Amino acid sequence: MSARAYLVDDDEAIRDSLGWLLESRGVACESYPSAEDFLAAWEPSLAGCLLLDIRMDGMSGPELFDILCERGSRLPVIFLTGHGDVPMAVSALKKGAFDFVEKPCNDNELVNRVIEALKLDENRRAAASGTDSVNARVSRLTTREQQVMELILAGKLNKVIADELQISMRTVEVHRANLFEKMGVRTAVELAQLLAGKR
Amino acid sequence: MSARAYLVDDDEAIRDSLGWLLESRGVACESYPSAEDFLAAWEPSLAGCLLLDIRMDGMSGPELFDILCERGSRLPVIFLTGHGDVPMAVSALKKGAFDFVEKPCNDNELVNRVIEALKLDENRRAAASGTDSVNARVSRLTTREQQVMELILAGKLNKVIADELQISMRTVEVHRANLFEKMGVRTAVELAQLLAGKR
DNA sequence: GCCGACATTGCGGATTTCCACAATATGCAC
DNA sequence: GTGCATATTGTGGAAATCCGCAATGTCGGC
Repeated sequence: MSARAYLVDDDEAIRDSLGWLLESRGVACESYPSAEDFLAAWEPSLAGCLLLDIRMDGMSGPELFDILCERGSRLPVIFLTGHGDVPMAVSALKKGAFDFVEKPCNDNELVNRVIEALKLDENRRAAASGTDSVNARVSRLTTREQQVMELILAGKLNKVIADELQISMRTVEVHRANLFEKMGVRTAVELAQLLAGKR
Repeated sequence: MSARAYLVDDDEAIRDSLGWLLESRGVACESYPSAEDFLAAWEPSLAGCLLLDIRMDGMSGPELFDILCERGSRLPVIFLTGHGDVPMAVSALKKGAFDFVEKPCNDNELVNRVIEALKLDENRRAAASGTDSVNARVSRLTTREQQVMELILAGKLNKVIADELQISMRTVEVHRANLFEKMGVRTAVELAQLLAGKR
């Protein structure tokens, strides 16, 4: 499933016109007539951005946004509204919405926002993939190896680690070498930088 | 200069009433009748938050905000406005404003926002002080010591560092020991973690 | 029961780091 | 010129790390 703009609006005319507008500018687009429909189709791996109408039959845009946030969605959300409401805009943006646009709006401007949002999502995913890769490697470490790694990151000498874990220094050396191998680093410094901030 | 709420509004009645409100809730407050006046008094070390009217004679609130941002201000800003304007609210929040409140507003709510903003600023400063402390220590390092530190952080062995800097290994050892001393660390791993992300 | 993954340990040598003691050279400030 | 900060190098030994080779023991799955 490649990145695209997900358009959620209960007004078919808007779905069609916005969908056409986006497609004409080269932005892949997928439309849903209700928040419930989108929520049913949503999964964490969805990439792209979400164009969300505020007022809809059934679940409202902000309600859907809240639920997605709770479920860990990082999809950038652009709210669309027909009637300016400052508190609502403030609330949405403070919760992390990407943008809040009043209809009718400048089409060109809206497409630009969508493209910005898509780019943001792409960058986020690129950054996250690095972290994921590191986490994956850490999870492949043995229990003992993880323990040793913790102590290495605490800046302790092998002899101290051996002491604290009640094992011989030689064993620590083995675990150390193995975990370096698995983590793909050659020195403790590289290890520290690889895990910097990622926990 | 301790943390306080800086109130900028060209309406004396509002300055007085908001000032009184904040003081009565234990929030120190300082008022300015214009953006220009505040800008003249501003300095990077000011701690607290800024309550900023949108529409004023002379420089507007958003204009002042932009200038402060350019000058590196991290002061949380709460915008106050009498006439709801969604695009302006969106613009302000996307630029990093802390909040955007319509007048008249619930006094209690406003004070709570101010207190939140003050807390945010305090937390930011606490986090930054650690970074500053590290930066200060780095700046006390000799040119050579900084060069050696870079190579240590690149995970290189003393012999390699000696080679790259075209000096003897012994000299590298000296610089290494000195910079560890100055940075207050005992191992290369501690050094790596101290500087993790801070550059 | 056999096999593979994991944990453990020892030996011995190569390599590296850590450090005290000692010394030379340069550049800048007073 | 004297003094201080910085940079440089050497000797030599103690401590720590790095690593190949070899081996034992446990545990869980097939």
